[in-house]
Amino acid sequence: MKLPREFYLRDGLTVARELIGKKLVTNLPEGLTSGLIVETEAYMGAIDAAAHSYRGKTERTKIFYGAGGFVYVYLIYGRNICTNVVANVEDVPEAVLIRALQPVDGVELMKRRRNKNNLRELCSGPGKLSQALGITKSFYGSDLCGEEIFIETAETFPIAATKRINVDYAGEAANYLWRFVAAGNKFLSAN
DNA sequence: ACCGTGATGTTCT
DNA sequence: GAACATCACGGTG
Repeated sequence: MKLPREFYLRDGLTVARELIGKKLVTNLPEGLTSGLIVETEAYMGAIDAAAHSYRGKTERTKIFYGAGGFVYVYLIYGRNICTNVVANVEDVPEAVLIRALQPVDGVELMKRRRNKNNLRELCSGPGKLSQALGITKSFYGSDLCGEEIFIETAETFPIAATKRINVDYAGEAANYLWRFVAAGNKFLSAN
């Protein structure tokens, strides 16, 4: 079952935790690809020095301020796309970074897009999974309640919370346990 | 297996 | 002009 709008309208930490075990799907002209979400991070707007929305609304972050259930993508280090799910209601700028997937559908297409054969190298990082699912900058603002990209109910995994990855610049916020993982899953970007 | 480093293009100051 | 929610590759052990 495809997740309804209401799923995304809750606070970012709840959405980040509950996305673990759900299935992220893209259905593009090239084919359908999907994977189970096994790693997420919550970014919590005004109270979170690590969040892009911490310093207010800009051209890049305006989608954060809309209603939940839309896609926020951005280019990082000039090479990689990161895929995020906007959470909470309008004017509460929270989002969830999808950091790793366990590949399910369209594995051959993912291998082609990634130019890798090892299953573990397809979706074990935010840039990797974006490439594997064919997610580009043009997905900025896409509706997760549409047909091109969406999330479905799938499995239930035991969940662990850890510090977020690569947010050392954020001071105290770097210590918050706002990364959620499917405990022990072998497709994580890191343990 | 682990570690160090360079690539590369937006965004924001 | 610096910083950046990363990745791939080459070195070493």
